[in-house]
Formats: sequence, C-alpha cells, structure tokens
Amino acid sequence: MPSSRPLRADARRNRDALVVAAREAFLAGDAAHVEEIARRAGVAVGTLYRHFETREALVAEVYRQEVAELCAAPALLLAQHAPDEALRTFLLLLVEHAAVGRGMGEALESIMATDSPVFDDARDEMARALDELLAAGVAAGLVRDDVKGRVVLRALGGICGMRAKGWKDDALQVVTVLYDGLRYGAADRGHNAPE
Amino acid sequence: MPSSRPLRADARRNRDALVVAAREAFLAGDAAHVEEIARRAGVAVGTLYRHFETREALVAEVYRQEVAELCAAPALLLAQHAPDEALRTFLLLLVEHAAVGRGMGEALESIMATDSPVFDDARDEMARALDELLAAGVAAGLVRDDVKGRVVLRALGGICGMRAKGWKDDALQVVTVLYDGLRYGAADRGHNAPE
DNA sequence: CAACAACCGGAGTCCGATTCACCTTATGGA
DNA sequence: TCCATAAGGTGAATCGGACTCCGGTTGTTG
Repeated sequence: MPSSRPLRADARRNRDALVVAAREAFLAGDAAHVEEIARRAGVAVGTLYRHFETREALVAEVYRQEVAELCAAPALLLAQHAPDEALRTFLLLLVEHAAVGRGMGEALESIMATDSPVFDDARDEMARALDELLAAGVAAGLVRDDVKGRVVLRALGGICGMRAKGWKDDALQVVTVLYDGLRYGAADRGHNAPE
Repeated sequence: MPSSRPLRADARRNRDALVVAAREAFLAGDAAHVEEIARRAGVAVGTLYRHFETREALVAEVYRQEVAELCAAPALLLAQHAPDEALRTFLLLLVEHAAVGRGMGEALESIMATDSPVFDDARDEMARALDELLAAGVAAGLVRDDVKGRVVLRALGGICGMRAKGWKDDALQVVTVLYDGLRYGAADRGHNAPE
C-alpha cells in the first residue's frame, strides 16, 4: 500500500511541509494545535488529516525521524571508541535527544501513552541500538551480560518526562549511575576487571 | 487561608467523596471525565469545580495522598532492615506505586506536564524519603555518596510512563541496575575497581 | 487536451473541560 | 425554635481543540 502509487508531487510536498512544520512547532514548545501546524505548513487542517490519521500520527512521524537519526550513532561510536566509552557516549546522546523531545512535551507523552505500533517500532529500534553497544561491552568483559537494551532505555525514559529547571544535570547523573550499574555486574563477577 | 473557616460539613463530605471517586475512576482506568467522576461522587460538576480549581487539581490531590502514604515507608524500612536492603525494598515499593499510578494513565502525565507546585511538593517529598535511605546507606559505607534522592527518583520516573505488557519485569530490572549503580561508587572507593 | 483520480479547503460536528447565574441548605445567633 | 445569610450546589451554556465531510481544484495519464 505504501508505494502502490508514488504519491503525487504536490501531495508529497505538503506532507513533508507538515512534518517540518510540526517539528518546528514542537521544538518551539508552543502552539502545537493542528490548526497552527497546518497554518505553518501553509495548508488547511483537512490536508493534514489526509496525510495523518490523527494528530498523534503526525507526532509519531516526527518522532520516528528523530529516532532514526539517533539510531545511526552506535555503529559510528563503536568504530571510534572502546565499547564502554561508546556506551557512555551514546547514553549522553540520548540525553541530548531527550532535550529535543522535551520540546515536544505532552505530544511525546500522548504517543507514549498509546501503544501505537509506530512508537513500539521506535522503541525497538532504540533498544536494538543499545543492544549493539551492550553486546560489544559484554564481549570485551566491560559490561554485565544480564541486561537488555530495552531495560536501559526504560531507565532513561524518565528523563524525557522531566521538565523542571535542573533536569539536564539530573539526567547526566542518572546516566552516571546507570553506566556504573551496567559495569558493576561485570566487575562484581570479578574475573578480569578492566584496568 | 486554608483554615480560615472549618468548611461546612456537607462540603467536606462532598470533597472527600470526590477524591475517593476520582481515585476509583483512575484505578479503574476508564472514564476519568469530570462528569463521570462527579456522578460517581453523587454531585454535579459545578461542585467538583467548587473544590478543585481544575481537573488536574483533583488528580493532584489524589496523587498527593498516594505519595504521602508511600513516603511513610522509609522510616519503617530503616528500622527493620540494613540500609542497603531498606533502599532496595523501597525501590521495589516505588515500582508497586508506579503500578497504581499507571492506572491513572495520562491523568498523571498531564500533571507531570504542568509545573504545578503540588507535584513539585510530591516530588520533593519522595526525594526526601530517598535521601533518608541514601544517607543511611552512605553512613554504613554501602552506598556512594554523590547521588541525590532526586536523581534516583528521576531514574525511576521512566517506569511510570511505561504501559507495554512486560513493563513490570523491565521495571524490576531497572531497579537492579540502579541499585548496583548506587552501590558501585562505594565499592569503587572501598575496594579494587575498574579504572 | 479531456477525463479522472487524487488533492485541498475550511466550515461544521463532536466531545470534554470549565463557567456562571440562580437555587438550596447548613449554621449560629436572637 | 426559627430566621437570616453566606457557604454550597446545580446543570445548561460556553469554549477550545481534534476531527469530518462535501464540494471545488489540480496533477496525471492516455
């Protein structure tokens, strides 16, 4: 169905404009009303709804693009850093991503609240990225082997909801604790604690 | 202002009924509309609004009561368990609490989204409870001393938003990693350790 | 370039939160 | 006990924002 027909030129243009407009609106933090988004994109609400089932579907699309971008990172990081350092860096990257998602505010929350497959996919993709990093760490004996990426992701999830002033400092501390927790198991098991 | 007048008998009764009705509605998961809550409480919406500024204010009140109940735990736990065990148990308790809050669904999220002082207070109270536990752990040399309760709380926060099937198992794993991360620093300073 | 399918517009519908003008009824003093 | 009165209660009306729908418009294709 997706590519049954290549989508008419003007339609594709409008669709893209809507996603861009939505992202901008979310980042700006204010006025994420469908009317407002449509206006920014230079179309009417009807057009918005032609392309996106619901408002949430639009949010989902924006979010999906964010995630896709983020998930490209692990391969790069592993190529350039030791596994534990790559993991740490990626966690910090997730915090940055949260900073972006933060602008999307409740938009993001509403999508997390739904169990829309779109979001599940995004989560899976993120989890897979983390698994990649964890596996590398485990192989090097630097990371405990009993934790899945999905779990790490959830531990970080709380950061996204935080909106108070000092959220970022706290987020960084969360990463520290989490990072240590992930390595602790490996060290605890004792055999070759890294120098 | 609070106790300028003791609040008329029927008014107090209605107010309490509303909180109870709201809690039930949230736990039931369905129909958290103000009309529905008012009906359950046997009053009209106008009455609801006489007692609570907004729908969110009502949610806040329910949540506050949950929190207050939860925050009574640390003192008890410390009296009966070693500091690290008390900490671990409390973390697990937080997960249970999340299970309750989960029923409140987006109601809870909407209140987190606001920077209503009510929720800040709740968070402070929880953080204080955690600080109490952490301090005991630090004093016993079982827990790292560079992490505030607020940070732990945020790390756990992500659990609340999770609604997928296996959320609870994941939540428990998050607690494990977090718990180890909290102890790791102490071990780091105490014994041999990576890096 | 005609015919058609896919698009677009935007006023109208739906639904839930919130308000408000007007009754009811505790309550406390005569 | 009874009344005055202000605290309380009521629910229809209002408001805001997501979503729908029925023409009019415009790429596309043969």
